[in-house]
Amino acid sequence: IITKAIKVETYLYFKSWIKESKKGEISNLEILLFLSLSPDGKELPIPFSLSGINDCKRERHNCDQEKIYRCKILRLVCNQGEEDKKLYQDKIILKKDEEKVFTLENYLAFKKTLLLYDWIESKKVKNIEEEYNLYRGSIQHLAEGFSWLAESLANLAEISDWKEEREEDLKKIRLISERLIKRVEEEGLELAHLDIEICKPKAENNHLQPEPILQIDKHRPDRIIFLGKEAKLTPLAFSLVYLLAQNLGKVLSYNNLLDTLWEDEEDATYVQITFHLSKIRRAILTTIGDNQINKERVKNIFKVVSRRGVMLNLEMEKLKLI
DNA sequence: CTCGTTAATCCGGTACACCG
DNA sequence: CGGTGTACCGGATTAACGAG
Repeated sequence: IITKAIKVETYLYFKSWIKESKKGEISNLEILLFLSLSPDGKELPIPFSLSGINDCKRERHNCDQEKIYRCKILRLVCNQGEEDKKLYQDKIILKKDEEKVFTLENYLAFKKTLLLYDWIESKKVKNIEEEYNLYRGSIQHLAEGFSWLAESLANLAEISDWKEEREEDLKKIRLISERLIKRVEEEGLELAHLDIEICKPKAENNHLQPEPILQIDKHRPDRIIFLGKEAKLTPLAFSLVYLLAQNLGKVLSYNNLLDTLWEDEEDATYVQITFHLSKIRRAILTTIGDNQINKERVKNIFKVVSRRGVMLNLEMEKLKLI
């Protein structure tokens, strides 16, 4: 199963931090480091530019790198005057006898922290990729994963008593989650530029009579109306659309969907969801015309967010739920 | 590796013919 | 008429492949 809830260990790790951290004193760097060091954070992969971690030289190299990264984080910490914090005291500022111990785990966690920090500080993607020796596109994956982690943390904090007492801090975490994923969308926008230009005049024409893009009638579970045209759907596919529409703009995890749509099936998998999603998109495309522009458009509306789930990406006014 | 698509297969409902 | 066998159809699921 691809999209999962956070691990129990991560949950406990989050919980204790939520209790321990001090109000109004959390920083972006701290959150990123904290997430990188969580059990789930450690598992989110960064592809190496070179394989062969086992070989001796490489380890040497990593060890040096670890020191470099550690120092870099330390510098940032000192700049922000946060060197007293427990997290840094435990992980970054070492006591003498520990100094020689190198762990790949820490090395990777530091690397992730720094590169994601650069990422949300809006450094150029290309520069980051070069600096950290990464394949093209691998940061996006990592950022999506961490966005999900940050959101999980925020949700946990919310159901503890942060909502009333530490709203600012909560917002801060949510913002990080958003910024981690926003970058991805900004890049996507450039690609979609062509679409927008073509659609623009149309949108203006329709402005007087705002017509919903997607119309769902719960009394007619056999079809949906997309841009005024009927698309036939099977009952299950309809339920999927309906569920997504009820959670407009929210990412629903595959597990979540499986639990509600296939509640009594134990061995349902995410493949079933993607399959039905595919059927939905196909049904819509055959009614509105199957071409590249529509394809992109439909794909963007029934949007799959990598490793997190599916969402209906549509403005409120453009959806009509009857 | 993740996602999307296609083709093959499975499964449940049902229409219809046939028989006691 | 009521029960039963079967052929068939729509929909769901699986497997396998392909793209990125």
